[in-house]
Amino acid sequence: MTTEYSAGGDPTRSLELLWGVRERPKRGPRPKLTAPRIAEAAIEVADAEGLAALSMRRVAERLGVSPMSLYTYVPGKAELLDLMLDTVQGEAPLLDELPGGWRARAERWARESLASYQRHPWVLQVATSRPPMGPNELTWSESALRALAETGLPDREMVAVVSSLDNYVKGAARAAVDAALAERRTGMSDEQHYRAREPLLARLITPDRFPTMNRLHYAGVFDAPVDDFEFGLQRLLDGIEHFIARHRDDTGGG
Amino acid sequence: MTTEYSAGGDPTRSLELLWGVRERPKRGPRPKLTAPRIAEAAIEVADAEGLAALSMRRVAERLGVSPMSLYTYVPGKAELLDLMLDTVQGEAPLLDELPGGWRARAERWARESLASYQRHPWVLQVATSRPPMGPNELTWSESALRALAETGLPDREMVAVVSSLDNYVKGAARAAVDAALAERRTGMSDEQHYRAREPLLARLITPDRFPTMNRLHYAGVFDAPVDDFEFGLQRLLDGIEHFIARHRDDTGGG
DNA sequence: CCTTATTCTGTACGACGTACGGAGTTAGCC
DNA sequence: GGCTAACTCCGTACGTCGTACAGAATAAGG
Repeated sequence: MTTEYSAGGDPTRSLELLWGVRERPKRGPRPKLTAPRIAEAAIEVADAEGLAALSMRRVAERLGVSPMSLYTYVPGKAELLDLMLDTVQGEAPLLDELPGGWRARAERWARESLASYQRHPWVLQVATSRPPMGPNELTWSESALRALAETGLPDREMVAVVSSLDNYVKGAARAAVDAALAERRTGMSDEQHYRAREPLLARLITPDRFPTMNRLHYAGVFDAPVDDFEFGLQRLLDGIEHFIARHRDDTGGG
Repeated sequence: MTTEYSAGGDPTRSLELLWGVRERPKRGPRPKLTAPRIAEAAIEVADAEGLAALSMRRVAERLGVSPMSLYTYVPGKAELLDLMLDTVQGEAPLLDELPGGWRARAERWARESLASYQRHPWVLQVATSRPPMGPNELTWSESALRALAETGLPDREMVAVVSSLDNYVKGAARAAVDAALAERRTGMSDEQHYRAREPLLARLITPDRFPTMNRLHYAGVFDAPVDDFEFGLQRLLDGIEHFIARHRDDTGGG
């Protein structure tokens, strides 16, 4: 049970690592590993066993190598996490390579991002501090901004649109993903979990203090909820669409 | 540097703790502490020194007590985190006690939530797994749903509206808060941070591979960005407003 | 072959959460 | 008052973690 942080060490060292600019050294024994190979193994560990189980020792074990040898390729765990993050970032589709207009592209990206977060739930637990600015992250940003050019928005607003979409997706994905995480961690399904709490909760959530919650509970609203991720996504996109249309009107149609 | 999880232990024990239903024991020495007092101290530690510095030993030290004595009041660190979360949750204003219509209330709540997350940045780092369902959390939900009754939306959609707002605020707040966290953790301002990376980045972010990023960078867009939190909030609220209006029309005006 | 740059490893340190067992403290009962 | 049961508090100890450090093994350049 441990809070992981992304890197805060030597700035150029981390960036070199992310972008893979170090040339292969001439002398010395042939390296068994590479930083990307270590990141790959670490991602496998985190995917399979969770962020709490991700340790340098565990990664080394998976690679058949002593724990300390990892430090030859990676300055520390924080930098390794940055590398893992940027690697996963590479799974998100580039907006301007998707078919359709800006909205169709954004929708598709949002859903595939959710899927990626579901494959790698630990990503949303890592405190990104500052964006590590790896190649995949920047490539995605470049692509997103290019895809939004068609909206005719000014630069600043374009950036804000990208941010708000990203923020929403991260927030909503986290809610969706945390439930799945809990299931694996506790070995208890959602149903088992709530059933275990039901008796006590029923005495705590009294109809006089919590009338609405009670009504909704007995109406079964919490049993078969709307797909919250999709609902909020559509509302946000509606709002952005409206903003674009208004901007177009203000600047004399187009 | 450690991932913290909220509780997954004995369900009724955690709930009892959150709702404070345990009666004061008759025999034995007078207790020096209470669970809420411990949570308060833990919040102070986490606020001042970050989640990574939050340890049972550290909390005990602040309370002038041995580490192990905390376990008399709290089953473990996970349950303590749940208690901390629900305590902070109590800072968010209740929607139906705010002035104005649903939109004004939601706006106000969103901004005060952001402020609360800024005071307690660690909150967004804790993997909530499943909602701990403490009194403050449920009271807030109750209030939010009551405040949305005026929209005339069906129950399920009302819940979805609340979720999407909460998701957006969490996601956007996290982006806003992580920067501040990084500043304290690394002892480096954002400006220092980017300046240290500038030389290498300038060689990596070439105009041919990243034309848009380059253009925006030199146009100073990243130096003075729009308030992303507020921008996305307004777009989401616009979208929700539109959804409400359309629903009203569909069901024969109101 | 010797030097030098690298890779890899074993050991060790100080942190962590917390299991366990025991010492000290109070209230109720005889 | 004395006994016992319930309870609070604490010291010690175990297994985990990230990683500093020092050294051994390995390859290329001179």
